[in-house]
Amino acid sequence: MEKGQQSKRHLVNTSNFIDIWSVQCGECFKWRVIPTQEEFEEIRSTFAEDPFVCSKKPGISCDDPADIEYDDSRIWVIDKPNLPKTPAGFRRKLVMRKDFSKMDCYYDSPNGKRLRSLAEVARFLDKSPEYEEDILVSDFSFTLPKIMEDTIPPDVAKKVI
DNA sequence: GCCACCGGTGGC
DNA sequence: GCCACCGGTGGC
Repeated sequence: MEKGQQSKRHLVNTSNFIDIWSVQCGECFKWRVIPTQEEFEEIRSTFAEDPFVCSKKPGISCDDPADIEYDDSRIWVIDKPNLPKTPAGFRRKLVMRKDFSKMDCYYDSPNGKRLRSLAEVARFLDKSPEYEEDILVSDFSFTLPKIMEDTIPPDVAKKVI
């Protein structure tokens, strides 16, 4: 969803993690901040069939000013729609590399094991009958968001080693 | 050319 | 010895 409409995005600040989760209204195109990653993932999981609109946020309508503006005061990264919701007990993490060249995605399992790929997830579930019954590999995705180059400050982007 | 994946390692 | 982080690559 690079076209700037109806896409969901989250943000990073100059640290290496995402600190604001945000979605764009499919009607007025304003950005609405979503308080938690969990809520963001819920919206994202059905975004294609069920686009976000301002009125889904309690007490908010398209008449209200945007929560946040898409500009270079923050670095923005854009998720693909319909990524699976992270299974209960797991945590999905995205880490920005220092040079902003790419992000890394991993899941932390309930017992603290870090999973770095679908292959590792599959092996983990095979060894964990307690999860295998109701958690599938397809509940995980390592698809990375697109880093919006136009929101990276020039002094940072052009940093030479 | 991109990206999912994984090996290596430096710093703790 | 671990693990956060980075580089490289194979497959598409």
